[in-house]
Amino acid sequence: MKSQTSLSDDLRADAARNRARVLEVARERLAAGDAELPMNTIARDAGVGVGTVYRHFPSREALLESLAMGGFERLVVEARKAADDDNPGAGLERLLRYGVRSQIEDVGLAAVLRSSGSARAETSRLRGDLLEAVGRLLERAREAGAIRPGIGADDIRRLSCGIVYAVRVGDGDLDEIERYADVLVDGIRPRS
Amino acid sequence: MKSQTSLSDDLRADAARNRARVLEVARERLAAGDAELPMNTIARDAGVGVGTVYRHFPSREALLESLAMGGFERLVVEARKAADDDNPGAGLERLLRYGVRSQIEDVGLAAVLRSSGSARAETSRLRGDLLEAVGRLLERAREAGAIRPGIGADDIRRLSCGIVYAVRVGDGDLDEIERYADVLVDGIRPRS
DNA sequence: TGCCATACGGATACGTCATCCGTTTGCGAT
DNA sequence: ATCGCAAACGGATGACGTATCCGTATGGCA
Repeated sequence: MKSQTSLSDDLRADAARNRARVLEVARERLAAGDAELPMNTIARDAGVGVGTVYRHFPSREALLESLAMGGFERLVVEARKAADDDNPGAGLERLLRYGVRSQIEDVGLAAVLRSSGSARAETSRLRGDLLEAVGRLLERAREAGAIRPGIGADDIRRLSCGIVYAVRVGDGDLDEIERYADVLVDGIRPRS
Repeated sequence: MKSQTSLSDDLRADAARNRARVLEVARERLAAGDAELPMNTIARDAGVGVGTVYRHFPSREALLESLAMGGFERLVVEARKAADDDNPGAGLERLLRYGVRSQIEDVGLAAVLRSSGSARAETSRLRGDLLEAVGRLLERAREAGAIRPGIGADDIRRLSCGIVYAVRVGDGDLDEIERYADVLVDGIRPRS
């Protein structure tokens, strides 16, 4: 079974090599905290021309999406697990914590989750899958009285992004994420 | 009593006029939804040279701060009122709702609140005032059992920014703000 | 081995930020 | 009134990033 995300099929050998190099460099730079990620410097560091970068990734958005695919797929898996959990309330809490933590660790994933559009078809599909699973989860959680009414799957997405944002708006103490996730988790419970 | 923010004292007549024009144009553009706010187009629309814009406002940050001063001062007033409220829990909730609503209505204020640094001394002072008042409010709210322990004034600032962000991450339904504010308000209550 | 579709690379056009400096102008002094 | 100069002006300019375009190079199949 081939990876769903490789896309290196049908590519000429040099093309596949360059694509991989660009992705690798971008991943390093992102991990090193360079949120700007200028395309021309990526090209330089990868030892290719700018044109080559743009051919593989028509925009920075597309590049970030490609970097985030793995994390996005894992998130969808988690969402489905949560949706099938015997205890939907617990599943939702677990998913929320997993989601915000992933976004803190992976800036690219955070960028993809917060944008409603997408440069790659694959991303749209995953977004749909995610919202579907979360929707199912929410429905069960509502029935179980674990969550207040009026909160939809997209609210969960947006609020998660907001919490991640709140963590980043600060002097970089990314450990706050658990505390802030607490606030979100408790905030969506039914009002007492 | 002179306005604290005019700053047009000591300015030559033409300088004061240009400064006002720039501010006016920037405010219009911001209200019209242009979040980019390119300095050179502001200069063009205000009928001045770019240099003039930069002399008055060394960076876009500084310009946004100047625009936000009024809203920021009103926010501090609200915070102090809340800190003196007989019911600190109610005061906190009122302040939170006021704060997020203000940020939704005023992009400049949101920008200033989310940044920890500041281009103008006035802004630093206001930020200090705000955090002081919120700190006082939180202390009283904690004593009254209206808020969980471990949440500080800066957490409130960051979480508010996060909620505002969550509202903006979407297709522009800014009305969501009340629903999302509910989540924040309930999320910082003591755990039951 | 030769062909050519595919991919490469970097020159190029464009837009924005921010600065610098020669020119203009407001305004207090005379 | 007018003079002189500090203050302010304006826009040319350089640095930087995005995105495109096209002549050149090359991988891989016949």
